[in-house]
Amino acid sequence: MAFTIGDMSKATATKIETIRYYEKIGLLPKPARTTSNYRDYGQAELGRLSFIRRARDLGFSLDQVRALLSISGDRSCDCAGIDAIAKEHLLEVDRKLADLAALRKELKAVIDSCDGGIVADCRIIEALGPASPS
Amino acid sequence: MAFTIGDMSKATATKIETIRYYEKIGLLPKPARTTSNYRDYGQAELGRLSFIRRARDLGFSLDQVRALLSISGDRSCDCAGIDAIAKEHLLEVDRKLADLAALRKELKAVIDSCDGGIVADCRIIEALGPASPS
DNA sequence: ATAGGGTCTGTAGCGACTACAGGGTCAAGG
DNA sequence: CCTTGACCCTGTAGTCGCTACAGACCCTAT
Repeated sequence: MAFTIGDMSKATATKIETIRYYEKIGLLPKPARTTSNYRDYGQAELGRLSFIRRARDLGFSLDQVRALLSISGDRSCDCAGIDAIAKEHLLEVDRKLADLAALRKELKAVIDSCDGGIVADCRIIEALGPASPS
Repeated sequence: MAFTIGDMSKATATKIETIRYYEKIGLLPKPARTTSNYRDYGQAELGRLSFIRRARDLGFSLDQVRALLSISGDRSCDCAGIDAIAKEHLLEVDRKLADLAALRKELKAVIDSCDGGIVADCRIIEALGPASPS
């Protein structure tokens, strides 16, 4: 029932430094300490860290995670706030996907234009700059 | 034929600070100066900056840009180096696309599981953490 | 003469960590 | 009992690619 920071790290696949960092920025509460000043975590902290990790894996920013945590702490509160954050994040992910797909297409075209040979004739270089890069 | 940093900025849609930053990290050469110590660019620098911008827009890292520039400077050199960098980058973009698509799918599932109501019953919160986040 | 733009240097900040340096602590084996 | 190695502590600085100042100088137009 009592975990060291190393236990927390293994259980959530989060680096020790990252856990300390989360504590420093107030995302995790300051835990109890053992007599030898080691951090001493309980089940609640492990749950909270799991939550943070999972949200981060889904691409939420630390600010979004903070908001999710604060809403989720108030169990009687309306679900709409959570939903709004998640949906806004989904839109952002969709935008990124579209951007990346467009970029990929262009990059592929640049690569395909090259059929070997010396740099002076290279189509990739040509495609990258309008004027001659010295 | 002589450009101020503002001209360069407008011509390449790059912020002035960014241009100075590129100079600081050695991506752009230190330009000539006017009598009043203003940076004084020529056509070559404009070309080089355009090249950098374009490569950055295609998602190359500054280190990759540096490599592309150094290879492209040697006009007689083999095209293969350029090709390798570009192809490696394409792979990276594909990995990112796959990751982002997987993330999107999961995020969508989490969002769809919620049908409103109070936080205590919220499926989004549930989906995010195995234990109760305090 | 002054107002407004531009430019200069240098430094600090962003997000989300990551990597030390330089120490203290603890359990197991010789 | 002592040592070895794994763990933990704090604090600071580095990463990437910029961005945003602060406090100064310069140039043109009115």
